[in-house]
Amino acid sequence: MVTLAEVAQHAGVSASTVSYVLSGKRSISAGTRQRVERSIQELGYHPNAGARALASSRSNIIALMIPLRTDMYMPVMMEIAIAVATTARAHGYDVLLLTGEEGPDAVRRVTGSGLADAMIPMDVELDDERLPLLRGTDRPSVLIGLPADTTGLTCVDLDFGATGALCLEHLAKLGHRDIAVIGEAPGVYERHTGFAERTLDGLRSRSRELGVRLLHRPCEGGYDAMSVTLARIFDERPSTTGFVVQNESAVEPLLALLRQSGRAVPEDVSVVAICPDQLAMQASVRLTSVAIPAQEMGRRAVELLVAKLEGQGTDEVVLLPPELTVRASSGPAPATG
Amino acid sequence: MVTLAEVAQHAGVSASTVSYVLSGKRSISAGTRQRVERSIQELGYHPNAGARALASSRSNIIALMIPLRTDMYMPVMMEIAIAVATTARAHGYDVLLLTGEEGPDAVRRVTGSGLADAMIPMDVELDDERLPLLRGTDRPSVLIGLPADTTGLTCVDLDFGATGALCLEHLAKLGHRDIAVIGEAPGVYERHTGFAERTLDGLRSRSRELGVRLLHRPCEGGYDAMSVTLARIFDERPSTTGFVVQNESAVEPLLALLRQSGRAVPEDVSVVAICPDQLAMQASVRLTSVAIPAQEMGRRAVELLVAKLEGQGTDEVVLLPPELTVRASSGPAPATG
DNA sequence: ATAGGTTGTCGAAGCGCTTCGACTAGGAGT
DNA sequence: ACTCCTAGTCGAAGCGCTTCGACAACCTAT
Repeated sequence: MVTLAEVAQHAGVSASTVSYVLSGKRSISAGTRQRVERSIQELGYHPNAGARALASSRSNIIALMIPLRTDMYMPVMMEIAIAVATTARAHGYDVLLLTGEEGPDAVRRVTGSGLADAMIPMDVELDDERLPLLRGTDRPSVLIGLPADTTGLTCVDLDFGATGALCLEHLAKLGHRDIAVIGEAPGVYERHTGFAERTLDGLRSRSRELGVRLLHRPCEGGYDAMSVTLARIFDERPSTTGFVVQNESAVEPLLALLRQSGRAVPEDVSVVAICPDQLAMQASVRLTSVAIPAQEMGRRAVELLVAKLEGQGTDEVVLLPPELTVRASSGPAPATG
Repeated sequence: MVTLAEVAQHAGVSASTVSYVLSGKRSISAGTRQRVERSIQELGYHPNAGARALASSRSNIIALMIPLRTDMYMPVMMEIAIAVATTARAHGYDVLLLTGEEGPDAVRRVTGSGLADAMIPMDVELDDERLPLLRGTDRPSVLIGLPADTTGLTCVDLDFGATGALCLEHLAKLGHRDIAVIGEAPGVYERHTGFAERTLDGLRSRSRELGVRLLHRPCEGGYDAMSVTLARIFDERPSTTGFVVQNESAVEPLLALLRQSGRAVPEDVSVVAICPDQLAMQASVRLTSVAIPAQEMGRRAVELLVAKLEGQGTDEVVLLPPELTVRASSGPAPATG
């Protein structure tokens, strides 16, 4: 294992000079810099992470806390994680992967040990246990998701309120007057995950404004659950012609069951989904949808965090504006007979 | 930030004693141990990760290298990653998340800097660029996936050869004589990812033994690609009654298209999938399938790695035996008319 | 010429921990 | 009574780096 001292000796300079070449914190003459850089190359030197962390009290590591739960749609989490890792590397940081298993203790451990310089908690609940700890530490953090009280916190999320409103508007403009919302599994609402409730708020308030009737039904994924849910919806509101789906594993079942019950999409009923673009495009009917900007969320979170680590960041809530893409699953409401 | 020295002073012992209480590497009297432990509790002490890494040249971090590609099925990757993180924590290790972006340099950087004690490369290609580096370092590693040459390496993977054989056997026993294999996207085969080819080998060799005709077609996911592929298959082999699918995003399209073309599952054609159980159970027809044991793979990889780190491990290839679960998508071949 | 700045480099201290050797006390064996 | 071990503790060295203050060399403005 090559050390700084060896590089220094090889280049004929002192250790501190090599350090300054590496960090750029003091000016170094061009000649010296080149000699040092050549020595680094030739010896294949890599600074020792532990020593660096100890001396500088910066680990250059960001902790990403992902949920353990499997009822959250995994591909979105994965996409965010990859975007976080990639963006972090671009800024010279590595990413530590923490699962929800440890709970709030993970925050204590990581900040206490100096393992990570900063944190990105995902899957934030409205009244998350980690919030007091995050507020009480000097390590910066950026949440992905929105808790109830954001004072003193920096958050990134899709603007789910606007998303709900946007979906409803789209269907209302097409003439739909009875709209059903297929939501996430009941557990998601019980846990008070912010995004599900905020979507609903957006849908509801806009529906009131536009005089549209709304029926909300949480739904577990899969065919059986969807079948029951759908039957109930048509039972209760036979005039339903519009659907907003916010549950990835209910999308395909919904389409299949509509088909099966003789309702054509988009001729008889329209469907708007809130889901990753890939899923919207691979579904059996190309879905009009609002995309979950997973990559964007991961990227922005890291950028905000890096700004904070460099002392220029400030607490703010970044809500990404939703974008609705019209595809083949939505069309004018059928003429009322 | 509380330090070892402060704990020592608080407990009225020397720093080294506290260190030995923490590591258990020397015997400590019960009284002293308790006093030290109480001080640790009261002061809320967490050992500094950098200092520890520097002094012991062990970071207690495992690097997990995940692929950037999006054509691999994300949920499986995610499930593995979570299992790795959870198991690692149970053994006192943290997990560093590395993406494929850096390529082989990531291996150099991590080993060179002592950032991680060991590595788990995922999505291993048959002739992976990282292999020489892994063989040439003294940091242990466990691959998830199987390269062409495994000498000097430890690997964990599903036994895809046996998986192929098992699928074929199941359909053959049911009387199917013409079987089509819907494979991964062509890119996966071009990249020489081991698992796809090994599955095919297993299918082919068993088909020869059992006198079954096999037709293999790679397929991009989604409805359009599947539609074209399916038409070609029935065109070339109208007598096809059995399908083996190894492509998560082709599963639902296949079922829909079969339905659409008037073929009932399992009455007219049988389908066996190689995919995560969740997907098999949520599909529009509950699929007879061989599960991808993602959690098991992640867990085993970490356990092998920890054994190696403790000096008791040995190079070996662990192939998890496939398990076929019969569900509603496979049945006796229709009587030939 | 002289005071005052720059610029480039070095030496040394110290980050918080692990670990080795040394030391003390008490118990076992003779 | 005397040696020999073992268990329990301590002091000090050192892991590889960053960073501060010092200093020499040179430039610039008086």
